Amino acid sequence: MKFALRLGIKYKEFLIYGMSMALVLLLLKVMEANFIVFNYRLDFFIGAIAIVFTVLGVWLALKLVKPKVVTQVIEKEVYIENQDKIEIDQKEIAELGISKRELDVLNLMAKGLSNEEIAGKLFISLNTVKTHSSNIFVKLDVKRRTQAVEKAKRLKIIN
Amino acid sequence: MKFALRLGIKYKEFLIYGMSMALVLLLLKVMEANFIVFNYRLDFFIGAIAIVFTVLGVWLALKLVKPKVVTQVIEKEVYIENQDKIEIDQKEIAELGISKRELDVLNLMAKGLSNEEIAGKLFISLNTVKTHSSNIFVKLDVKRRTQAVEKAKRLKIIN
DNA sequence: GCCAAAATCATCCTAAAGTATGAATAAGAT
DNA sequence: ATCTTATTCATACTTTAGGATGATTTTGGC
Repeated sequence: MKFALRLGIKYKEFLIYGMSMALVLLLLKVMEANFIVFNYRLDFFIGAIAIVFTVLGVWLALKLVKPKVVTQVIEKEVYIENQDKIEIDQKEIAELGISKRELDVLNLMAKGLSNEEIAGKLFISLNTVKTHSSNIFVKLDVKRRTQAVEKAKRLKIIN
Repeated sequence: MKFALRLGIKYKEFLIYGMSMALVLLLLKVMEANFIVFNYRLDFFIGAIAIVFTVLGVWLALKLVKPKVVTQVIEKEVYIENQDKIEIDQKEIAELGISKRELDVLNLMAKGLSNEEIAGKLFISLNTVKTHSSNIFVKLDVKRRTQAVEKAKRLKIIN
């Protein structure tokens, strides 16, 4: 487990530290001037100084230490429900040499329309639809309309 | 942004701190005994003590304080394209009254198999497949296998 | 304007799909 | 044990799909 522990430059904290130190030293001067210091053992005075500055040091350290940043990447699974919006593979269409009209027929085929219904929708004869569908089967290398639809969806030619 | 800032109990660090403090006070005693201290200004001595214990305090704090942990949660959206794994709507199947065998036929139908091929795969006769498919069409309220496949996929009966 | 590809349509034929009906058997539930 | 439902199969028939072939008409690019 790695963690970065760097000292940041925080002027405010240093300022407070400096002022505290000055205050303590000033206090010392006042005590010295009034001969208060030597009413007690020097040991205790030194000890007090040590404790105060230890506390100050601890405080300073806590203020200055930058927090360890743990980046936790949570993978949120988002299922795509829009099957309608699958992008159509134009390259594949071009490679297979499927024409616009054939694509029209293929799309209506995928919706479950009969050749006669397709003919009605596209204003062409049943024979023409048969010709188109036959060509589609050859180009898709399938034998039936159901296979054609299945393969076309798999190849993202239709949606 | 929450972060935990707790003091851990680390005896080794406290021991080192205590020993350092004892050493400094011992040094002080020795200097005091030899009248070294007062050869210099008390100010400088006190300043030195302050600096030493500040450093000790900082060191102690860094050792004792568990690093502030900032947990940064980044949600990464992972898109899943698995159309195969669309859950099948068992309720719909039950509501439509589609039997297991009919579902078998429907699934193979969706793969583009002919009735004869389905019969071969399921080890039943062509006539049986026709009976099943006819029943499927009635239950799905469609007229052709292509429509059946289209509607079945839409209703998530098959995938 | 010409040419190739795309789109259109027709005819004939076969294969597959779908309908209707009846019936036997297996499996599960009450 | 009985009754219903699912599964199986058959036969006869109709409709639709698909294959093969040929031909005409648009249409877009050079």
